[in-house]
Amino acid sequence: MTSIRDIAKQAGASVMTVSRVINNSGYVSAAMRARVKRAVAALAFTPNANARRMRSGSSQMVGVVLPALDVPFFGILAQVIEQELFRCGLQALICCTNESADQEARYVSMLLSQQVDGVLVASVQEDSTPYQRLVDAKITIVAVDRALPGLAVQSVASDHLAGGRMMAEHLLSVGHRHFAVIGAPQHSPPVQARVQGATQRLAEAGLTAQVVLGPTHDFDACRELAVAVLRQGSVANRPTAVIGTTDIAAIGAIHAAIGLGLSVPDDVSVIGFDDLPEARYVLPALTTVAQPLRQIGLQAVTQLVALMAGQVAELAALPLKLMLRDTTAPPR
Amino acid sequence: MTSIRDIAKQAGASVMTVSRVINNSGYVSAAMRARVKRAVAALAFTPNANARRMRSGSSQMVGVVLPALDVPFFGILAQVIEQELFRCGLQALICCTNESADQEARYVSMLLSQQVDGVLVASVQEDSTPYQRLVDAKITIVAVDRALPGLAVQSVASDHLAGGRMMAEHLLSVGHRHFAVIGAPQHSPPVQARVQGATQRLAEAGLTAQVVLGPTHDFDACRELAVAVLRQGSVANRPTAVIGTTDIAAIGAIHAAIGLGLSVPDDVSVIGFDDLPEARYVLPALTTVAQPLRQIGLQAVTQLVALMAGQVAELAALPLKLMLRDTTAPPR
DNA sequence: TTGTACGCGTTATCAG
DNA sequence: CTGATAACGCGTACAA
Repeated sequence: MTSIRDIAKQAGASVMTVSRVINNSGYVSAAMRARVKRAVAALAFTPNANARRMRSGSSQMVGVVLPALDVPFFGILAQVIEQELFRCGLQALICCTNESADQEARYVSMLLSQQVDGVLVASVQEDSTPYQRLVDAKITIVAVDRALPGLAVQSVASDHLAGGRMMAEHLLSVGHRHFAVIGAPQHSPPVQARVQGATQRLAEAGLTAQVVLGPTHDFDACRELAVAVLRQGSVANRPTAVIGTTDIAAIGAIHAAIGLGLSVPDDVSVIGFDDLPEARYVLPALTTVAQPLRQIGLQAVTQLVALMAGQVAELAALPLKLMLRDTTAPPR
Repeated sequence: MTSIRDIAKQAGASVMTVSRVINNSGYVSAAMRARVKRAVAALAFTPNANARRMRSGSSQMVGVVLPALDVPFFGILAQVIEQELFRCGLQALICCTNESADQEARYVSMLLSQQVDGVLVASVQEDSTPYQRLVDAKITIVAVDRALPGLAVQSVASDHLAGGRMMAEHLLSVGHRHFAVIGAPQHSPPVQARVQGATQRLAEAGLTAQVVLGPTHDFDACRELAVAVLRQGSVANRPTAVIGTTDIAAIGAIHAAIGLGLSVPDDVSVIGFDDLPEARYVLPALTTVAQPLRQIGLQAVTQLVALMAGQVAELAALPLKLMLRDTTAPPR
């Protein structure tokens, strides 16, 4: 590795002068500056970030803890966050917990080792005690997509409860009276909040819904859940409207209905939540409640950066929006 | 920050002893070991990774350069790679280039600064000169999903040419004679290879295809491309089979056909490539050629780790597989 | 088995 | 304007 000392030797200057040139700090004569720059180019010198961190105490690194990258929702979030951090000169350390508490704890240790300056967390765990360690180490934390229960930490997230209400509201306004709520993962607080919002709104209309939540959030699992719900009983008590807790769950429900020979939306209406690109891949295209995912990522970074600078950012509201497409219609 | 010296003081030992306990190296009496461990726990000590790197020269960090995380293909790849690296005790630095040559160059500089021990690259650029700098710095590189043209670097990727041939082969075997190839992004070498494979196979059957590639790889753009192709001319010269260069392109083609009042697969057969989860979201479900994406990620890490240890891994072949679903049928 | 001293690459401070 | 020196936290020769 070519170091700042090699440059100093090559340019006939002291290491301090070289450092000044590299960091554009202090006074250096034009001639000297040019000589140093030439040496830097000649030896293809790149400053050693480790040594810098060692000296400065600040790592310019931010941990980004997510349940996964292979599901579209978190992939999009990760992309936005990574890009925005990089734009701010910060290095993202992306960590996929796989929804395992064990991995989550190991990642926290790793982030501590790495001396990260801040952490962005979208955890799906009930238990946020692992993150207490970060708080103890005085590391700035911002929660994304959901709060960290029990920790006094800023969070940037949609109003999932309101989202649940919106889903119910729309189906109610179309005329439905028989509901099922289907989704996963059942331990996810945002999912729970949406379920609560939906059932709350239905209760206000004097109605109840059959709620079926599964442990794993993938297409097949959600489809199975929906099949079980739609196949049961007589036509009279079969739900005419299915509220998916996410778009993937809703897409599973559409497949379940069509697989059972039912028509969507004529026999069964379906609504989702998120408005991922996937919502438009299904046919009929999924009616869903959109949350501003990219804006959430951006705001989370903005807030984190502000907090790291000892300030607090004022953030705009995060609006939800009904995306009317082809899977909801009045019941027959 | 609590350092190794604080532990030494607390435990009444020397820093050396503490270091030995932490790294399980050398001889330490059981009693002393216990005392040190207690101190480590009491002070919530975490070794400083920066200082470690500084001493050892090895950073245990690996750069992972991808075009994006918000498209399912790369999200899955990133997830697998990150998990496997973490399992190997390596820290992934995930970099999204957004397909911008400029960002790619900046990321390379950053990786050099960070003193990464290795780099995994899935670039969509034609030009791999930025990576020359990594080679010059003797950093181990493994290319994923496609080779880095002009650089003598190991690569782990499917045989995209063979994949293109498989797509054509299947449609040919079903009886089609009028083909279109639709997809994006046109500058992507894997996409180009699939197109070449498909046209090659068709040429062997004495046929040609209309090839339409666009610059941006998203659902809407691909759908537009397909609409243009399917709407044109008379029924007689409208293609009866569409080869999508990716699943997303194929899904766009399905929507285009149905939007034009055509039936899939009766009027138009469609085949894709990748076998992403999304292939099953469309209705009818997409027939596609699956590539073993997770295995590719695993092998790439395996090869990188081997290379970093001065060895070369023998890797299993990466089989492609036709996933017969509901979008291909004989022409009317 | 345990302790001391040095160096890794940078940069802040202070002296020249 | 430029240079010498110390310090960041850890690992490792070497000494005890």
